[in-house]
Amino acid sequence: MQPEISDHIFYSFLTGGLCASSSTTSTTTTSSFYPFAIEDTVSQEKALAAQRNHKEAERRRRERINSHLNKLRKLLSCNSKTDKATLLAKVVQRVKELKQETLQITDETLPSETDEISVLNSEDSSSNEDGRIIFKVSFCCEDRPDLLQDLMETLESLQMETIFADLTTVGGRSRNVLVVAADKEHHGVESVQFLQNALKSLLERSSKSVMMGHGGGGGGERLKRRRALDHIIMV
Amino acid sequence: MQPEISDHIFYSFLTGGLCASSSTTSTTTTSSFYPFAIEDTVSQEKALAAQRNHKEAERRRRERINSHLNKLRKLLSCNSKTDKATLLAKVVQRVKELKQETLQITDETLPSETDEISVLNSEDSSSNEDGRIIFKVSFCCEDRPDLLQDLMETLESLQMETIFADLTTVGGRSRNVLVVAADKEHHGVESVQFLQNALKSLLERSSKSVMMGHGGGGGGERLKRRRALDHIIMV
DNA sequence: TAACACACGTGACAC
DNA sequence: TGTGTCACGTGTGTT
Repeated sequence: MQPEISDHIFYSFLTGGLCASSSTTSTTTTSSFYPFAIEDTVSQEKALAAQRNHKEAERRRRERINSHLNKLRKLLSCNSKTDKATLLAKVVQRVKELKQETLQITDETLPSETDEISVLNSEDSSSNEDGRIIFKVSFCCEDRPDLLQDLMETLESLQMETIFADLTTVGGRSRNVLVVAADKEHHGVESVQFLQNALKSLLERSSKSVMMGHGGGGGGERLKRRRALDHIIMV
Repeated sequence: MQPEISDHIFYSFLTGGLCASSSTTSTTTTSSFYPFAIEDTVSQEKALAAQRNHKEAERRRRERINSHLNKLRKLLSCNSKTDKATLLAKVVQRVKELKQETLQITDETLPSETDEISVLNSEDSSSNEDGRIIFKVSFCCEDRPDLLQDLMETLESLQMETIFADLTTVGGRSRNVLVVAADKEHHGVESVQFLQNALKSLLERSSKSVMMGHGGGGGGERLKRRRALDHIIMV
């Protein structure tokens, strides 16, 4: 290792601080006592030009990378003095977040192919303080025009208040996520059963029902699902 | 420039290929003719250790950066041989895409505070070929329980078929985007007016209507909008 | 060979 | 003070 470096340095010294490629080292050591032989001058010039190109190419490469890093800084609204490493860490995090976010919207909110019902007692402790029980309701079923109305009537008959509702229907299937509140006067934890049963009958009505009237003008083939969303939020 | 490098190289040669910091250069040049004076040996060792630390710190820094870059490679499912620069370019693009995507979902689909109606003749030429005119309808208004039903009845009375619907209601306001098709037998381009008028009366009914019954159990204050979505898609 | 990309060690600067 | 970050030039491998 050391002799290589010594050679290298010696040659560098002769060429005025710029290193030639190590492959020419032998030639150089020979010619170093007969400096500026014509062939060597030519090859030195070539090598010099090569090093120069190399240097500039590397500079351009650095600039390219840094320019992209600066773009990322702007996109994440980071200070221009943010560390390269921490910047990249933030970028990784951001990409993960955004990926999951869009995935959640496109996938989790889309209805499943099979009918499903899920009623959960909300574990949010803060919502249990005000004398109400919070349930999170979620179900998938075949869509029909009066599903929403039926659902509301069902909840009303159970004396439950809809705090939040997320109803997604695509390609004839519907996914419904609701957060409902029930007075502790009328309801206990066992009301989960009431809800489940009510939803079950709702789904049964759904599966027997016909599909939305305006859906199939022409052929009978089922329309392909579109990757688009349609929302109703109630708060 | 050149003399600096020469000094640098000279010292490098003395220290066996490892460079000391330039601040010690003067000391070194003086001591180089009286090698290994005790104080200098000590300071050399210190400098050497410093350089060593520096070297390793830099190595760790590089590793940190590269590890993040590799994470990004995985997140974008890029080949491990993908260029740093092009990788970062892809990351920039991806972040932009995802940002816009979520922005579109969260903002564009959210209802505006003011009532709005927009009816456009779809410029999609392919949809005009099959003897039907395609309209893109979009409006924002105050939400009410029977808005959806009214909307459907309105479109039915106009003999228009809903190809796609995106209904978003949040915080008591509703945004509705629909793509409707009309037979050329019954409709022309001027039907845009019919649609607009029908929607106008729909909105007027909406603004006079009461808000959804189950919304305000406790205080009268308007519930803050939640950043969540609720969809109904019809195809 | 030439062009390109990468890791490395180093000097400089900041806190 | 040292500890961390950056840009640079260079050696080396790959295409």
